[in-house]
Amino acid sequence: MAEQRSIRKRRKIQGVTMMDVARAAGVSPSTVSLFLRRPEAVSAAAGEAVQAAIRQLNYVPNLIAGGLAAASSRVVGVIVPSVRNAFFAETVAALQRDLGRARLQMLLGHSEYDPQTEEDLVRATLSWAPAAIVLTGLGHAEATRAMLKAAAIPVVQIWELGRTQPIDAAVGFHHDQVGAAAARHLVARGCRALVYLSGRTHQDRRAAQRAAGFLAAARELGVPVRHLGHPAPATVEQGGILFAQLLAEAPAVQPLGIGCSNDLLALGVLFEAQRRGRRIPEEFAVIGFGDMGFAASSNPALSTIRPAGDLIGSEAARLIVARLATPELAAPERREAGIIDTGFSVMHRQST
Amino acid sequence: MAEQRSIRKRRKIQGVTMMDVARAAGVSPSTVSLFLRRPEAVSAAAGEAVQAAIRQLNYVPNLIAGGLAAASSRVVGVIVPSVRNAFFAETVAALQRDLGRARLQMLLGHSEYDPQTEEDLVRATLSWAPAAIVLTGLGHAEATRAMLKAAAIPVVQIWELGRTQPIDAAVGFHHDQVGAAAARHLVARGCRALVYLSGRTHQDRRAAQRAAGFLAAARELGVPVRHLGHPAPATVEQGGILFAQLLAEAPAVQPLGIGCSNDLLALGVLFEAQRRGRRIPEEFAVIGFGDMGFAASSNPALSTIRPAGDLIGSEAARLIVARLATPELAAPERREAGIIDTGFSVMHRQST
DNA sequence: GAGTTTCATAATAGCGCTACGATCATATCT
DNA sequence: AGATATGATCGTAGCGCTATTATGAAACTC
Repeated sequence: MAEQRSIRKRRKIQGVTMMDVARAAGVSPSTVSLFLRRPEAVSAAAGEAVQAAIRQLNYVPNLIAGGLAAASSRVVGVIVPSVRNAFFAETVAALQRDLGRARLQMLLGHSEYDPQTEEDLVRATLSWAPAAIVLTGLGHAEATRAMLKAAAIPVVQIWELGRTQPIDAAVGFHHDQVGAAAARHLVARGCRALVYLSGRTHQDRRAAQRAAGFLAAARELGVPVRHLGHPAPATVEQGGILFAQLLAEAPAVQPLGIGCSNDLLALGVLFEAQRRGRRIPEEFAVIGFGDMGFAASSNPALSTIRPAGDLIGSEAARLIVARLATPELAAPERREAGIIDTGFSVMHRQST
Repeated sequence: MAEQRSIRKRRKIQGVTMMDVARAAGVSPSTVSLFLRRPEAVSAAAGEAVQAAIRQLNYVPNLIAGGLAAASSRVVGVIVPSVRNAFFAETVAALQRDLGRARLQMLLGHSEYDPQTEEDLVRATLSWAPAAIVLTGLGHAEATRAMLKAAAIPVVQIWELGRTQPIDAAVGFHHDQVGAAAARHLVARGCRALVYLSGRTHQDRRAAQRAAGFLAAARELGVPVRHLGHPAPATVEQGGILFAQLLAEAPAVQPLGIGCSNDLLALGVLFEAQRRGRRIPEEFAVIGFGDMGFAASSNPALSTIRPAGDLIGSEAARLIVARLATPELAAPERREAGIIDTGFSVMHRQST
């Protein structure tokens, strides 16, 4: 009796494979694959047979296998500081929408404003051989930059433009200009003295840039200005606390112009002023940043600076799709083309 | 001269492969793989050699290949209606944090409250052979349920508990109980008539459940109640509009208890009341839902109902990790163990 | 009508990794 | 000592798919 060779147990992984579809449709697996990728390259008859088989068997293609074979994974890694932050949520939503249209999926990570966490996330994301990566800001650990350069995939840095050269492409705006615009707006509204309220500037370099821009513009205009910051995140509660602190110092000049590093802080100022019976904008003019949902409807309606969070997402998606289609677009000599300033607009409402 | 066989061009995919690491470390690829997955199963000497080689070559493992070989991809698909919604943002953040600790990555999608979009997202996500899937709510297209059952992976449905049987596991709370709690709270605070304000109840079934719970509880308490809804999303602006509409009908009873399907709506009511000089809570008592950042700091501070968004995320992550470790946990007869009620708490503040 | 082009389809060789069994050295038992 | 158990390491066969080449049939050339 012949010794039975030890038969390796086949690990069943997927219910319905491309081979099953091919059998059902009476064609070869190659044809099924081709149909899935370029339907127009397959005859109408074969295409319909494959289509029918796919539907009948409820076939779900395995993109992992596809990605391995094709060396292109149709995922885009997106790393933002925080999804809880409404700014980034808007951009992430636009990104997902527009990437989805190009049949790209989003692998999301949030770094909690920590460069080391970001580096780990980039490493983990690169393990998925992503088609492209979206990062927030221009400031990153050296190792992060090195990994991304080595990966040789499109990299789009969002929400910040500045002197730092982007790794590949960038979509955003100049936060110092936002701060300057806020200062100029307050002065134009008659403020003879300014204060900038912010939170977490040590971690959030974009908030720090807004503060710096505000201070610089005020000085340029010859208006006394100071910066009241706090390491805690910029929340509504924090806005109230900072305003109370400001009142304690009994500012003499009226109206005092208050720039806030975001709308939450500004809303906190509004509430605290109300509680203390201080009038806005007569005694204090307040301008925020973000144009969050409540800004237009608050009482008084909040003047603020509106970034184009949505546009940032869709432009980033557009750049990625374009680069994947024509990789030469990412060539260093075309660098300028990959820097998109989405700008911002000053929304003048009742609080200034 | 011998004919040169046509050499197939090797598509170079990855810079440094496991094989390169193995060579550099003087071990076999199997040992490298084993070290990466279970370092304790490898001798200290071999482990150190591999570690050194990895660092020296800056090796990034290819999880796509790993996923294909192992039939387990270490990604978890997460599908929420919207990341712009602060509720889900909090849960998503917790999920990412806790899944990350188990070295699982998150593939995020948002359905924009559309079942068809959700179905497409589930299909796309399943293409990644995810280790598990997290869905929002218990209501899904039949095809979606079928796909997920067929996929035979852990499925955790979050943010809703109810009569509908979950596909596998569920973490959330009963929205009708939230509505009932709001109604009871208002009545306890002396309201003799109630109104429920909501937006988008036709799409957001959880908002609809809160409304239904509110109405039912009010009727049970014998208090007149009505529902003022609108198809637009529940925003601050919408809150103001609905409150103005309410005032136009000149309600006689004071205080009138106003339940809002979320805090944004409630904030809009607060602002509009202020603008019109109506007193809260004397004339109108207002309670929201969500305990969003501003609720504790608004003027008056907003009474609201706080769901455990963070806890939902971490419990969902815990369930997934447990199920991946011991698949038997997902057996139908253990179904109960996979239903976790994270509850909610009534935050009594100044607005009621 | 033999040669050439065009098009649709099929066969084949991996993509980089993991699971599994096999192998080999060493420790522990009768 | 010889048998057996234990532990570390290695060799191999795919995972399901795509890119590429090969094949065959039909549509053109001159």
